[in-house]
Amino acid sequence: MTLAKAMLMTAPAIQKKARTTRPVAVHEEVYQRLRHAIISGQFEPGRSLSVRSLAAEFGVSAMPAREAIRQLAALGALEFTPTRRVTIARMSKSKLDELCEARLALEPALAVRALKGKGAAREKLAAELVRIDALLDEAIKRGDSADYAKFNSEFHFKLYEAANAPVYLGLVESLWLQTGPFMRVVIGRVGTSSLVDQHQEAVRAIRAGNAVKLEAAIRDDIKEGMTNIARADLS
Amino acid sequence: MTLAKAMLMTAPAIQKKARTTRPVAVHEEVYQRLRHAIISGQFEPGRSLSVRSLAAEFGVSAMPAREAIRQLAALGALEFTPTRRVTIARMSKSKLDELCEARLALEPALAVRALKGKGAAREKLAAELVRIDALLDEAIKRGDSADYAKFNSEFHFKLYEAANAPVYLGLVESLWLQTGPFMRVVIGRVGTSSLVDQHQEAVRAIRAGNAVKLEAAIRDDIKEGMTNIARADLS
DNA sequence: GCTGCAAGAATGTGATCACATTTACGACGC
DNA sequence: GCGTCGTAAATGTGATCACATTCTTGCAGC
Repeated sequence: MTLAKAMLMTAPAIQKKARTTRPVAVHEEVYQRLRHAIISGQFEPGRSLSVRSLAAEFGVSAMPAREAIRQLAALGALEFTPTRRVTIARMSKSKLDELCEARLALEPALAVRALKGKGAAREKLAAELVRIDALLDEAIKRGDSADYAKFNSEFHFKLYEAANAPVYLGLVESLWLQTGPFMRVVIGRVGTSSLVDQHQEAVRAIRAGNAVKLEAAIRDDIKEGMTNIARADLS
Repeated sequence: MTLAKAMLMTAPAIQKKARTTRPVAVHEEVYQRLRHAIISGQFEPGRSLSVRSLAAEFGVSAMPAREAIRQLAALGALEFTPTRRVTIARMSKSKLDELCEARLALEPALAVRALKGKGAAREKLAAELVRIDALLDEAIKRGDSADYAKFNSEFHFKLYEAANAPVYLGLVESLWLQTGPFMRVVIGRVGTSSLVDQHQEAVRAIRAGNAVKLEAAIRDDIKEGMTNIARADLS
């Protein structure tokens, strides 16, 4: 059993019927769990998945697994082989180049939209980001790659969700889903200790309501992250 | 029967089993037809759809229709209401703003990637674009809104596919799927005769291998298209 | 005309099944 | 060890069904 499979299996089987309020659809929960696992780098590029293996792991029928797979494929996180097998998206240098460029085009612009709120909302956001960043720093110290990836994506998505820009957010989610397997390779090769980020600079810019500085922090953060991926030598 | 439904119904029921080479999956064909209809503005924002109505229209079972719906929802073209009904994505001024900004961020950069080929490939692309643009101009003269939308999207996607940048292309496809229903409102209100574009400038820039001019043409094309949408008064 | 209610129809969802194709594995021969 | 073949298992796919929830429509009362 692989690490990725073990991590998925630590979650209990999905509760199917709550009967109190409207339950989250099973396929949505399968999607969210898979999304998280992919963004966190729990799957290596090219790894095979199947409808039935996912259904078994999550303790559900094939239908919700199919729907989750279809969604993730639409977002570029999963690919169908020419013989119709499902795999985690594969990586290449050209794809990394595209992901980097597209992220640089979208994420700073998205982030500054989070500055439109009042000072109190910005301060609340900043405090939340500081909390997440502290957990991230601890994960780095422990060399805990799973928590590193978890809190890094939480930091970014907390900020991007605060921007209240659903079109942008959908695009960025797709980019992160495609980048996740790259991150798995990075962390496997360089560990967590050499990973740097610009989260503190971002928090400072948010507190100051400074769009130019926030864009710069996000841009630098992306560049550094992508440099790590490129350095890990994909071939 | 609405216009949109009639247009879908003019297509024959999907051929299910070719038996010669590997058939295109039924769900993929449903997806492609729906994608085209949405990008072409054949559905008004907020229009209800259902798995069974689509299945009936395409002459297939519910499964391929479900999968197509799931894919399109992941790309933002369809939405689920709080009571789990499926609708075409609704529009708003804020969403239009986001779409415009994201398109400006991505499409010029994508287009210039198509200039990386050799001169012969660029000339071939330019010739193909000229052919499509001629069909587009005829559609404008005839006031044929369906052909207008069809050839306009064909022009753009022919260019963007030539860029050989699948990550970018997936993002842009999502943006066009979300913009399509806006275009339906525009064409309904202002007709085709006042629609202008920068396609000839784009073709000139492609022939010259001039990235700066191509970016500018695409940028201006997007701005003009989006100005039309804004002018059509969404509220 | 408006409101509330009941009944029937419509709907998304999850389960299950069968089919065509692909993959995995063991046996055999070189 | 490698290649080939046959068999069984795995896989994505489309079909069908049933269930819980929502929507629509007709009717009655005010």
